[in-house]
Amino acid sequence: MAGSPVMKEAFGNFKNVNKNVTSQHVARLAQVSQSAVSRAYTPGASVSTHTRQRVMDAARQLGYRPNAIARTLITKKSRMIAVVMSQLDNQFYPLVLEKLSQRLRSDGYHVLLFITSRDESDGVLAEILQYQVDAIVMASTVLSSALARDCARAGSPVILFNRMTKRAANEDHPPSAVTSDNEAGGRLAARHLHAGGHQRIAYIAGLEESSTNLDRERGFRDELALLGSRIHARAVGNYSYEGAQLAARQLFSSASQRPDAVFVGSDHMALAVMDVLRSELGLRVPQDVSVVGFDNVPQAAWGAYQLTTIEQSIGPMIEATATMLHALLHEGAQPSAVTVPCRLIVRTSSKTSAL
Amino acid sequence: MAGSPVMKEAFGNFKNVNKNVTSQHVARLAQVSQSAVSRAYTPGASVSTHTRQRVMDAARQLGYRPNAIARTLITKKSRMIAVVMSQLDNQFYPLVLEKLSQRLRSDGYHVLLFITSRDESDGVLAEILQYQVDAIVMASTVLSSALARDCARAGSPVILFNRMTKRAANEDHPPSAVTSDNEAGGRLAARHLHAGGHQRIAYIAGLEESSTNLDRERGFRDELALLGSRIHARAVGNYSYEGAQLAARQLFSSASQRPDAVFVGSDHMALAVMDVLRSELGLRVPQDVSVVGFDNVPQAAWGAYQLTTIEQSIGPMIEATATMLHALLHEGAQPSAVTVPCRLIVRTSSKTSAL
DNA sequence: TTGAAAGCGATACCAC
DNA sequence: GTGGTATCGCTTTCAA
Repeated sequence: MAGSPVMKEAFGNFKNVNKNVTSQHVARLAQVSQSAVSRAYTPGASVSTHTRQRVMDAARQLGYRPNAIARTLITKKSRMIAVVMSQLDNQFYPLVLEKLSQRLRSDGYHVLLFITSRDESDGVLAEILQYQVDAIVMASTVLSSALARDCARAGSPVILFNRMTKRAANEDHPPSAVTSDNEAGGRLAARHLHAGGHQRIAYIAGLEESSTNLDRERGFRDELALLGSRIHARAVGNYSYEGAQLAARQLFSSASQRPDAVFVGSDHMALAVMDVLRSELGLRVPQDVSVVGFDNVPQAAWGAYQLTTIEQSIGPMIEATATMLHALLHEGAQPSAVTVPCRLIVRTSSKTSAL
Repeated sequence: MAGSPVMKEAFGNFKNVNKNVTSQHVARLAQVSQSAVSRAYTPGASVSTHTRQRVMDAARQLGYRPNAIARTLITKKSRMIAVVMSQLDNQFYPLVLEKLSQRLRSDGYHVLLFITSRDESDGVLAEILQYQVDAIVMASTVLSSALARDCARAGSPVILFNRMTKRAANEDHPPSAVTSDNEAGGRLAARHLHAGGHQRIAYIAGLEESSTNLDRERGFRDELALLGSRIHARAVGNYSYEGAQLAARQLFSSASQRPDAVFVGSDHMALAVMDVLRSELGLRVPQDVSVVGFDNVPQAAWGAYQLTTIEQSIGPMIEATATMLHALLHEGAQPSAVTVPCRLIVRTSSKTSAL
């Protein structure tokens, strides 16, 4: 079979059956035009079942696969989505990456991944745009809305995931964004800790300038005020493990005015805080100090801790992203912002309960 | 400036400055040939500094970026590497992904990411090959060496990361692989636990068929035998958190023959085991039971636990991967296997010490 | 339904 | 050093 005259004609002198097989080769072997091969691989195209069959048979024999790059060049749709992330040590993000990549794949998209060391996003954008990605999802990265506009002009609309741009007053067209209702989450944390009868409630901030931190803190602060309480002490952890350790040491250093509760800007930091409280200060959580985190890290992350957290709903966030992508790419929709609710839950090693 | 005659000529009626700017447009504005534009962007090319300057100026004015897709079509080098992973909840892998992506980027490559639910790798390969990636790195996925050969034929050599194919006896050309010396790691664990005076040493396996598990267990078993000891009990965790919880419950259910030490096939599983021991059985680690894990998860993962582990050196593994990639792509090297040493370390919340 | 031919946006080879 | 031209592998008119 491999040495038949037809195969020979299709192949010429090539040795490696799979290498560089083009629609041209398939067309020759199937005795149809190259256009026919293209149509055979195009879902809605006008081909007789007969020719399609011939094409597919020939393709199988030759090990042919359509070249997505060539297709991209002409259709101007790469079916690649750039995903920009940093801080993969925060377990929330690998989880998001996993779900997002699966969702996109089921929609026929592929993920071009960029891990950045925070705020070097500008440099990375240039590289991204060269690859003609259909869209850009930015998680855990800040981006000016001016830059987002540039990307959209270059043909790659931007969706901010779990981030918002700073709203400049004169901002007419903010980029698309999917976020949790971080402010409501902050309020939830405030009510929970206040209801627990705590007197000295501390806050450990994430990145000062990030929208997530601003919103969470605002909700927390405002709700405490409403309840006649206030933030007793405050430190900054910058969303990093090490930063949170430092912040915890700082807040709990003076035994006299030691907080009896702390709202931490992310689960990732909350784990660091609980680690310090337990290992260095001999304090028990939640008996001696109540700790509330934020995000949605998997069980493997909190392990032996009892973790009270404001949970972001990853499922709905991914869903919203996919929907938004579709609207942007196939319906010419304008950028928009979607907000997903949070809820407070208590997790222990053996059970998880929503409150 | 934007309305100058030259700009007009270069642009025609386009409104969006950045959209669809090609080397053609730049050439016209710079009053040079399109070839010149191409050369201006090609590092070693033969261009006078004068023309290069003209080109770059024009490019900046138009917001031009070379189209990587078009370049790929003709050079047959996409500068994209497909990375296939599963199980991102095991913190070892996000860490690998982060380091790998950074290393590749500094070499001018980009990562096309595929998250698979284990062993559906066959389906994903078809998609990968359509994108003409320069190579494929497979981590946490099994792959037959036949498939690896197919990929190589299709122009995308495969590197297995932290995995080996089953060596069939008749296998002439195994695919490239970067692994730790898992067998030596197993031996280290055996010596450590034996030296600790433990009598009833258990083993919790990862995926039964995986090379990592086979090698780790073989080293562990053989070294114990050499020391006049043996595996007292064994269960399978399949490298998953839930699997390891079950395995732990199973091994520690009967109070009479309860193990006093356990070697767990991965840190990820070890965390699950310690969680069960502590929360469900009220046992302390390492006072009541010694636990040894394997891999290299970041501090945020083990938090409050004292984790004794056989550490895989991610840095050298990434380095080996990058080197191998270079050899494969630019020096026509044959597939080869590299093995990196492991070491036993003890990690506590406040310190990390190598033994 | 089908095939021929014109691109998509770059690189490579060729004379000059 | 420079510009013209063929080409990469495909999709897309446009006639037939």
